[in-house]
Amino acid sequence: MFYYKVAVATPYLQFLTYKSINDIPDGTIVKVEVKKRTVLGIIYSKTTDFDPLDIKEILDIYDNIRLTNYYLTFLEKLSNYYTYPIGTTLHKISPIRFIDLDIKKVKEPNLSYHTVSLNDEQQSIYEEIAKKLDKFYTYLIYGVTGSGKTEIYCKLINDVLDRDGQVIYILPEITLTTQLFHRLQIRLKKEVAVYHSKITEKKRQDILVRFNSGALSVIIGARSALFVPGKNIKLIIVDEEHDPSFKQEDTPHYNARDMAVLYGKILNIPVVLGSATPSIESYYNASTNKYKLLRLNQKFHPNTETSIDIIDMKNEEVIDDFLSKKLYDGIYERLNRGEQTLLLINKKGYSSYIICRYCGTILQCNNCSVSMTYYKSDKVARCHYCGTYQHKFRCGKCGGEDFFTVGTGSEKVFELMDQLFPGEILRLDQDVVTSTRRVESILSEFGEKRKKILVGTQIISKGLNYPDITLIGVINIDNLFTLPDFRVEERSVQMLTQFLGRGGRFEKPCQMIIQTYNPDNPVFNVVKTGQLDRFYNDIIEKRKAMGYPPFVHLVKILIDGQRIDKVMDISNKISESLKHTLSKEDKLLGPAIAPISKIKNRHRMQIILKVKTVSNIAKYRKMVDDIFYKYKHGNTKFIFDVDPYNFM
DNA sequence: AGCACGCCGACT
DNA sequence: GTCGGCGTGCTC
Ligand SMILES: [Zn+2]
Ligand SMILES: [Zn+2]
Repeated sequence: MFYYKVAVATPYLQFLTYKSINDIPDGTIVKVEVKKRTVLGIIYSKTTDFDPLDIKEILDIYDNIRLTNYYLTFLEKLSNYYTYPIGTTLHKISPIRFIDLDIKKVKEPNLSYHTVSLNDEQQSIYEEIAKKLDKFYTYLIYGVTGSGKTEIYCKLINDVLDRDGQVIYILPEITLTTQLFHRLQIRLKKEVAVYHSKITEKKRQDILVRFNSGALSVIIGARSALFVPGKNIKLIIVDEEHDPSFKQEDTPHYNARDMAVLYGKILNIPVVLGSATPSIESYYNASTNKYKLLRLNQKFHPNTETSIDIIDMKNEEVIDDFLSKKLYDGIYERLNRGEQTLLLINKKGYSSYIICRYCGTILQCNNCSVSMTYYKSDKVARCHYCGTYQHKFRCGKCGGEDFFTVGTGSEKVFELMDQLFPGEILRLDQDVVTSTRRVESILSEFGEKRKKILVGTQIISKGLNYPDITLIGVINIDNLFTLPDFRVEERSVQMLTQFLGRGGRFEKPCQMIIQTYNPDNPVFNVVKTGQLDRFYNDIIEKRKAMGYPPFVHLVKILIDGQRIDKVMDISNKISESLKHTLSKEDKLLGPAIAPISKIKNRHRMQIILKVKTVSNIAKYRKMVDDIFYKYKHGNTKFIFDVDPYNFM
């Protein structure tokens, strides 16, 4: 009889011990029983260290997939870093939880590809990375939009393919993967597969098996693609590495960009990060030579320059309260020339506030401490946090039933634009994005110039690549600056610079118009002058002085529950005991009521830790677990988020 | 997570 | 007297 240390795909569980008469290799996927349920698990190793009682048999062995030791180490280190048990990690993120016994082969496509030629700058970056393809190093390619990062990636991928290596290439959003697929497949020697959470079950199974056997060599996808177990992975690419979408907001709260670097280290292979607007963390790592900084300064079409106008909406002639005459004229002009316009607004729905005409009270969600958003087409008020909606509005304070709305969302912008320029408008935001096919059809309608104006939220600031966009308009993003987040300036600059990059990609000159009520906000000047390096260095100095990342690790502990007194009580208990054991170099902030104090009738408090030494994080986690267990009440819960991105 | 155990209200 | 509600505990 053999005994095995097994990771099971069940939340909260550490490794368990199972037995079998078979000699099973490490990395095998097995079926085991946990509390009368059968679940999948991974054989980590044989073991002799166990309690001989109550050890169950391994029920089944799956031999169509074998995980490498690198992969096992990766999952284990990820779990340790984010302080979640291996069972939680498996259950939440490893695709082995989907594995099916009987898998049919999908037919392989016929491929033809053409080589790309690189300019001198691209060539030297390519050579720098290509000469050390067989060891771990993190590269940061910092290249303006349209400087041709993708061509460098393609040449590197082809080099890896020549040596029978595999490549994982991740992007922050599913929408971007389809667009990239078409660009990549024509340049690569082998088949490219798209992997993310929305692909069909059949495709998923096929990719899992073929990438694992080595029959498939290139995967592009969103976060989750990083966890497709390979056979001989030799290169990881993280494009748009600055993007906060790489952070998974759900347990175990990992950041796929950081995990890509960890995985590369374990595999001893190069990791290539790319961005036109690197994250402060990566930029800093490059400045200390932890990463190798590689700059691309030349645009592929060097004659294009985008002019930027900041419009002060307080003193400007307007067509409507959110549309200046200048922006209107700009759109009109473009339309006459048959050119295209992008319009960015960072709110969904029609308007963000519904206000009582009698007493001025803002309509709030009954379950959450947020205001309801008005959707005109459906004539409802909706809460973005719990999804509930109200058809009939009644003021909670005076009982009044007469309301007016304030604030501008994408639906309202669409409505006005459609009146001004009938039949020329498309809208793209989270409410419209119900499926990847829907997004594709909107984008192709725009790409084929059947409509010339695209109104949307943040999604339209990423990745769009169309030659006839000559006007980039920002309707309003002012509310971004008020977020309680130490990254606001960084994120605003990144977002605006990325949005700016949607235009001037080919020969035609482009103009950006930014409407704002805060024209003096330094962020606009940074975008206008394009002096990112100076801005980055200023931010780094500030972070250093204030003790924020990349100089410390933040940990967010959010406690929530239905009874506010219990939530406060437990928060205080946790905070007190942490304070007692906190190492001298570390700090605790809070506990404080979270900026959104209630969601789905659960009151929320948070504690922020600033931690210097990574190994201390696990100690603090253990302490939180202990205290919470001791004082927990009813449905009160907590989340422990290492390197948080969301402070709401 | 999800299943078992256990202790209170309402129903044959 | 027992059926089932879901609050708490535990998983090799
Ligand atoms: Zn709500
Ligand atoms: Zn009222």
